Amino acid sequence: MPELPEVEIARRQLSRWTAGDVVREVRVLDAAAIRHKRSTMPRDAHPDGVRALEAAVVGRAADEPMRLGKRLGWTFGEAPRGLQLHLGMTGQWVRRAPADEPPRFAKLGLVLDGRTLWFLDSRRFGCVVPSEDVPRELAEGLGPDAWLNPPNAEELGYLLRGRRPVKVTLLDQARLAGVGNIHAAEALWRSGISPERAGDDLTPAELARLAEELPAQLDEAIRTQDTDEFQYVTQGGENPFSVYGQHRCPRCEGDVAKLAQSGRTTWWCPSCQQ
DNA sequence: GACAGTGTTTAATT
DNA sequence: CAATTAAACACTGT
Repeated sequence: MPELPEVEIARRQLSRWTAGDVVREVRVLDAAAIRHKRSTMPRDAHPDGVRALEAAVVGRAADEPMRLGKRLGWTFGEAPRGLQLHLGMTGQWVRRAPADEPPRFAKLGLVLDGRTLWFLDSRRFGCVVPSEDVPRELAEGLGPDAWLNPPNAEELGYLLRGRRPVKVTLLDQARLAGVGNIHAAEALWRSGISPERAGDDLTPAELARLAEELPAQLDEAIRTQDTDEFQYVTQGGENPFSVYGQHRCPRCEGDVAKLAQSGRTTWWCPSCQQ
């Protein structure tokens, strides 16, 4: 369920779990998880995926994984060659002992000394893409990273320009990279802005609030979710969000409403968000 | 059984 | 033509 915070946490985990060590071999359980381009579709499987993956990683030391928006990139001692990693809707990476059975939904594994890193993905929208120029392909078509390079009020006004509802534009990765359905709703709630407002109609004061609250929302999510064992935020436990998936607004106690916006559900508090 | 779902790409429409 | 919306993708959980 990755948005920017979950992808950043995955990046940190891969970094910790590899610590610059050498990949000894790969295990490929579903070759369609290796794609020749960024794609959500198994039909875009790399024609020679296993060999391309092995050529990229086997016998090589892992560099620090990089992230832009919701995309991960990984090079292995011969940058800019390496892999793009895409989690899609349900992708995740876990660490297991080498002798362990592959976890449920395991697509492929990177075997290092003393541990194997598995890519799991029940829904198969995620993938690994062998790439000749990881940094360039990672940045292709993306706006600035919403957490690493947060826009100021004025820049945000430009990024959200147009008649489209602000919530919809926030999800446009070409304008701003990393914001997804949950954190867009949460940031608008924190800012007291209705998701239906057109970007062009936001006042300087509202833009200033949103420019503050959006990175704050992402930062909080990273800090509260960055534990050693990866967990999707909706997986077990209570709903940690203020409006997403909630019935009652924690600020005014009023009813939370749902709205359909370009095919996605927007959760919001009509009384707190004007 | 029907339906919604944290995402992205491509096709269709405005 | 650029901007925007809808559909498709594949599968699980409710």
